[in-house]
Amino acid sequence: MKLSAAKAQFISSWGAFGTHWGINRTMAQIHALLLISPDPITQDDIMEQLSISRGNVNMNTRDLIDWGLVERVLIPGERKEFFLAEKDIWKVSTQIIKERKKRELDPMLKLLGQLEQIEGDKKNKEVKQFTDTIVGIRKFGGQADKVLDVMIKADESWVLGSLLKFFK
Amino acid sequence: MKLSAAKAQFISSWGAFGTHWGINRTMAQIHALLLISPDPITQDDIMEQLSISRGNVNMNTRDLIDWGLVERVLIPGERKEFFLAEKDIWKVSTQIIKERKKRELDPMLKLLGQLEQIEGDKKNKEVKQFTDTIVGIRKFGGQADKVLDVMIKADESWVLGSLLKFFK
DNA sequence: ATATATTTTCAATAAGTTTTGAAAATTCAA
DNA sequence: TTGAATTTTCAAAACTTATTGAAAATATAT
Repeated sequence: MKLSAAKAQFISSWGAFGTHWGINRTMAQIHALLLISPDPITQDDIMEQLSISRGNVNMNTRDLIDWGLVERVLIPGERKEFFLAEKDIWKVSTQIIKERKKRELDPMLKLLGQLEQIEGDKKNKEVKQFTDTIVGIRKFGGQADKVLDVMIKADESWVLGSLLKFFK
Repeated sequence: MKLSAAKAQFISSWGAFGTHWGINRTMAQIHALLLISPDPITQDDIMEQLSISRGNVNMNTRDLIDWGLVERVLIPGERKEFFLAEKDIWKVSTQIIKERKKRELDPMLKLLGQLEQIEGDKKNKEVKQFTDTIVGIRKFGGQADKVLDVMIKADESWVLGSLLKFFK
């Protein structure tokens, strides 16, 4: 397979993959393009390579920066801004985990904590099932939270190595 | 907080949470409703409690069944079909992990394997970055794959207990 | 068999999300 | 400053996905 075909395939699949994870297709495609670009590239490069509008590139690169996956770089003598992606996949993953934990898991756990105390007879079947479900999810989420925190702080080789040894 | 308010809050939040994970809002809301229902409930119960159409309920309950999260139950003497959700959150999670692995991770790893061998000069910067990126993602994904496999097969108390001890 | 209850399907429609592109804002060199 | 280059914004349009509801299919009781 030629590089150009492989690139197109990767960008397209990574975009489709992203949509299953609550990330919009274009943001994932721009990320894919940046991941395989050895040097920083400009808005115009992205527009051209993905055939999308300037506004779209601007909006999605900003989101990638908010997620901590991409940075703006200034190249001396160049007027335009350049974009560069973090290439270390372990760092990319922990960054995504960190952000999603903050945006999704933490608020959910907070809510579940509030829903745990409800008025009413604890012997009532409805009340009991509701409380049991909420407590179950909260406990599970709390444990996931701890595991993710350790992963975020840990170094790749340590965590993956240990986990694999542990699970073997 | 009253049970009715807490239920509404949980269903609504669980629906919003689902959308961040590639699950549609209504499917997640039906799942939430079933999780807190002590006994099996009918299509009509779901329609009424969530104010949605019959077709919508039918489509989404079918998806929940495909995902292995909900089952149809027949109640002797009753004409209608009833739906019942798996209540054990550990089982729910491993079931979801199993399905998503099958639907998303496995195909992605297969594709990455194919993209690894491309024609061209390995000293070329573009070729090198492309290959490095693909190999990096594939290795990472492969390890995640192994860890998930073990989790899926493992027994709840054993894994969670051990993990917590391990990470404490 | 027939009538009735129930579930399923799917085309049309509604709702939600993403993209565009042109105008406004900003940056920077001369 | 001024003006050209560049980036940002955002309302409108395009596209995508979810929902409805009524007709068709299926199941069950008499």
